[in-house]
Amino acid sequence: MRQPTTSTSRARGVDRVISLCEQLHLHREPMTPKELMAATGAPRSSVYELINLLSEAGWLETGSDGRIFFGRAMHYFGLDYADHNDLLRRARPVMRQLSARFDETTQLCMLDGDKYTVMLNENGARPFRISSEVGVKVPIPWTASGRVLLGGMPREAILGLVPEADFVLPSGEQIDIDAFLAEIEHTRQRGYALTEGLVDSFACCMAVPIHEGDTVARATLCFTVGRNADQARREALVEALREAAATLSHGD
Amino acid sequence: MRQPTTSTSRARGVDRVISLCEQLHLHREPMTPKELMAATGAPRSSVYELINLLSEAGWLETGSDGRIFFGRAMHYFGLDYADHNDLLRRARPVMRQLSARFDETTQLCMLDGDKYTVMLNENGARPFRISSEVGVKVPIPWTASGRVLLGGMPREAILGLVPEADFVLPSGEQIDIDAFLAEIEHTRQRGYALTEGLVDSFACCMAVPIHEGDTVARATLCFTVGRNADQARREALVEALREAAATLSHGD
DNA sequence: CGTTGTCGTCCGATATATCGGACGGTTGTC
DNA sequence: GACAACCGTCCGATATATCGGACGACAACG
Repeated sequence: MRQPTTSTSRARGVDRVISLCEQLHLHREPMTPKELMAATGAPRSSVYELINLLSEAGWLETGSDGRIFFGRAMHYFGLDYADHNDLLRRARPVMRQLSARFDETTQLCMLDGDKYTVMLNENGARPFRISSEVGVKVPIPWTASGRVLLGGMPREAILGLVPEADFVLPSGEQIDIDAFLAEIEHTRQRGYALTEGLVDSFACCMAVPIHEGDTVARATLCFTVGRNADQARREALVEALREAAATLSHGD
Repeated sequence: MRQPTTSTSRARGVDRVISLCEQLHLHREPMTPKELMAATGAPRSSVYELINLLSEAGWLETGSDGRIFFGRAMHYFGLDYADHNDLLRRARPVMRQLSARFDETTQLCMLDGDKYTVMLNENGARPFRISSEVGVKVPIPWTASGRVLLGGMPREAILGLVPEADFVLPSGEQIDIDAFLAEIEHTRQRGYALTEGLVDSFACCMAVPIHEGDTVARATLCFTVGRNADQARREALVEALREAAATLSHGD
């Protein structure tokens, strides 16, 4: 996940901390010290020492079953981040309102490396909702949001950014690159993206850009609704998204 | 903040990471590298290297003004924590509902070391609301929650836990220890705590315990309302808190 | 009940990360 | 335009953190 930029072995101590936390994040479940050893490749004694140090600082906690997971400190830090990020802070109430109004799941997504990432998620109350957890990363071509963000980007840049493998859907189906590029352009002109049954065959996703400055979309706002939503409803949803995005754009 | 338990100088690299993040958290504002040097006491080159490493991993981000703050990764980690903590996960919707129903600020607090800490905060919509940010730590004797949690704890344990200095209110007023102990006992028998004008002379705070097992309160749920709330309203609020706490108790 | 496997802690030699200081770039001042 | 102050990067000697392995505790098992 991280470039071997400078050198692989400069500041190993720090790397250890980072990779341990990344592993915990990837597994999304508390892990035993053993699993952490295997996952990080660090020797046993180092892992234990690290766990102790980080636990002492509240970065990690040991559950009653002996498994390790993130601790309170991470909660604080994460909230610090969310509070200081202008866009996230302002977006939350707007999204909450959108979700409540239409009773659908709203998400704010940003590009992180070569993947799309869910940064905020507000669930609608309906029982069979479609939603994904904050922090989930998805290949760009799988998402409506991806089509929005890539708008206006030259063909070469897109091909350079998106890994080959990401053009294959979970179903195994291959996304045609030229069709994808055409869709992006269409999306840009229309101002919003609409995808149906891409990742999930029953889902339909609408995304609009949130602009920073006047040039690039910094983030996208999207509804994910059942595929059965009729035309009128879709139009209403898109319109609401546009309005919301307009109030959030031009942020700082 | 951290005990000098084992030895002050074992694993300095890790300590650096920890103290840098703690400083960022304490300042609650993005910091320049210079400020970080001063705050952590680390030499210039070390701070820069650390910043680079952590930035590469997404733990830190550099704003347009060159200031450093937490990055996306922290957001993910923090949410992982909140998602995996049964109590927090279940509490959020309950609190949201409470806040909406009474239009007051609800908080879930837990003990962290010798301080009370706000773990979740749901604001009511009223304009002059009383609320504090998640992560804020408050001396135990200043809070209604503190009176709840200490219920049943022997005198010695309480005096051992609470630092001398924490019995002095921000106003400078000294809290009488015996009266405080009596209040704790009263609180325990009554099942809820009620404080008026302790930290803030206009605030009135109500707290009830959330039990784990059947013995200790693991957390408290509280309303913080204006002091002018009348008796009937207070009773209604406390009753709602009790109900909510009952559904959250006995969690796992 | 001896044996074997797993777990967490501890420790010293050695591989290695750290920090002082030098360097080149930029900005502000007289 | 010369000078000073500051910024971020880079690098090598050396102070120091790391990891292999030993240790005791505990549990499982034949």
